[in-house]
Amino acid sequence: MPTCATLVPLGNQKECPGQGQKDRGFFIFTPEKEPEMSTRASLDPKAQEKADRLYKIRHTTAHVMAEAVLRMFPEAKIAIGPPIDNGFYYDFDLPRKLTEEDFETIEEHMRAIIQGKHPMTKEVITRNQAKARFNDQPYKLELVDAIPEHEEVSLFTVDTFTDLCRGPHVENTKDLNWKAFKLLRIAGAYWRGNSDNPMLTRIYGTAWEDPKEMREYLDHLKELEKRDHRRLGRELDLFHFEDDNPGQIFWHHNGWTIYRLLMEFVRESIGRQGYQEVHTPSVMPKSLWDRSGHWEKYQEHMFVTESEKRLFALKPMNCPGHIEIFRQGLKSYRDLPLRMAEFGSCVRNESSGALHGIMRVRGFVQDDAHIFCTEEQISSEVALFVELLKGMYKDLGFDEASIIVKFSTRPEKRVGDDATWDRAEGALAEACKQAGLEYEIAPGEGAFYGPKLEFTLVDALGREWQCGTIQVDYQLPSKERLDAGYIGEDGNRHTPVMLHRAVLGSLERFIGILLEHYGGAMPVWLAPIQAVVIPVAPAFYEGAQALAKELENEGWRVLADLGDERMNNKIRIHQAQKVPYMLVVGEQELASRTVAVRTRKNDRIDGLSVDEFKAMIDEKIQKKDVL
RNA sequence: GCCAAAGUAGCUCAGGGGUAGAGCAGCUCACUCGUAAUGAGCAGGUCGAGAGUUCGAAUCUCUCCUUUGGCUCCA
Repeated sequence: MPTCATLVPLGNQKECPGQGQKDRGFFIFTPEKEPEMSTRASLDPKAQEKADRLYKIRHTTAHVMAEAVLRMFPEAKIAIGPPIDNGFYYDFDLPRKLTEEDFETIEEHMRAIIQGKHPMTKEVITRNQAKARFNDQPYKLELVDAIPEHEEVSLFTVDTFTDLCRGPHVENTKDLNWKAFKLLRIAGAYWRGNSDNPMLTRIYGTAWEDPKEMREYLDHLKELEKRDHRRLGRELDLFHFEDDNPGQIFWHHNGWTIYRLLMEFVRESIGRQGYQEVHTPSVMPKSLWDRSGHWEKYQEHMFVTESEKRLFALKPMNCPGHIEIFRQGLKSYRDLPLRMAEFGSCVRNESSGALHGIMRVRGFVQDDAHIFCTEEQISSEVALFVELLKGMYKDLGFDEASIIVKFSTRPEKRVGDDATWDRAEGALAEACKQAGLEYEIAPGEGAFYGPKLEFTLVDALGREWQCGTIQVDYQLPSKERLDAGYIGEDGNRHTPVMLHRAVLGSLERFIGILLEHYGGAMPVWLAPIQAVVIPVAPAFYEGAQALAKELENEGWRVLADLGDERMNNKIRIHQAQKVPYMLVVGEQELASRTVAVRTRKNDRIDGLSVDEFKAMIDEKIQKKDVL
């Protein structure tokens, strides 16, 4: 089964002026290739050429679609239309609502345009000429103004449609295949990605060199659905949601087993770095949130409650609680760095449209910790954290190439003065330098109290999810806020810097990522059920049960399947349940204390002694092997 | 929250103004059965919720809820 792919270097994405800044390098599905989860590895020259061709095809197809839409709605206002992963989109301001029933008409127009074999011509003009050309296109006028002074202003024309565009494009629509594109969906998108701006109608499409490729891509998408964590959650009996309680997860035994194992893994890992673990209340008074700044900056995301005329809120973050603990007793510089961890249960009132399976929910648990330290200790603490994160991600199956690191700078909505932000951002940048960490800048994406590093992983469909993070905070511990003080070497009172950090981010989201990464076939150490003992016939049920019991007593998660089904069906069922090992036992095995091992990958090892099997999976678990 | 689509049995889906169907799963019974489905029988749904149109609504209309794909926001 082909999964995803490789990437075009990041430079390519900015070909179309005004394209949303969030668009990144794009993933290319390559039909012939056997694939892993996406990596950011660079392409070989041949693949690069193909990527460039597809880029042009998709870009030009976006223009062709724009012309088709203008044929239907001559009064439409056009915005932007870049190529993206596997396709393209174009944003329009239309006189009426569009539905998917309109696709047929648009596609017909597009096919006609492509078959017209029109050349794609480029002209370079001045800014004023451009403004005159687009005087009835307000979005284009804005884009002209946004083009930096030193860059040329160019137009591309295909057939009757001229667009402000940097290119590149195919030379002629005969380079497009009229059977190898398809409009996929309609979505609203805010002009320039800003929710204060009007919402435009975005049409997404896919385009390829030939129809076979497109077919393979569409089939591939269907395959990917099998890795969807929501589907796996149901099929493997991991968790569920209730319609009247959106964004709140009900963990079933299997799912909770993974959850518990992951928590234990976190405990062991951070324990080695000298963290202490604490637990703070879920309900905290408004007075605290007032002081922390959350009431002012974060209230819309908080569930608020009342008791005897006093307001409280369910905690959306754990930081204030940790400061409360830090404040107990007098702290000395000798106590720093103090690393305080909590499996912090957070509740956030996320907007309904943002919810997504277990990846984005309203109730979740962070593997949170706050490091109270001096300014001088920031870089060594960041370095230590990066080391911890990389090690843990590696154990969980994510190598460095699959982690995207972003440096998020000060947002508009923030607390603290600019001088302090300068220091915080500077300290974090310096720490990255010392840790040898490469990152991309995400301007304005920081937390309201400080800049952050984000460690992002990718799901089955190539969507990015922030998981780990470390954030530098001079604000919350300050005297004006929550007032965490310590006595320094000089005998005076000082304010520590607080580093907010999480490795997995939220257990929920990380499990979602893990499920999609492994397609539900969890590594043996994380599998809810590690082995099922299958007797070949009812006569061996007792022996099978005894073996399962023995393994269970020794700490493995093992079941015996004593149902009415025949052995063949049991194998099928447990394989579908992604159980790593099936132990088939009959007369021969029971007599000789051996097992016939069958793995979920269909490998078979017959005549393995029970002790050999134990040693084998013990080793796999120790080494955190997949199978 | 915004734009688009969807919601029929536990799951996947068919049907469609006269009051609901399949496969799988479930339950019961039978079968001494060696590496991806043993057979037979039974049971399962106020067709997401509410209102309206109609002699009659699961089917048409409206409102709401949830979910999916995007946008915004975020662990």
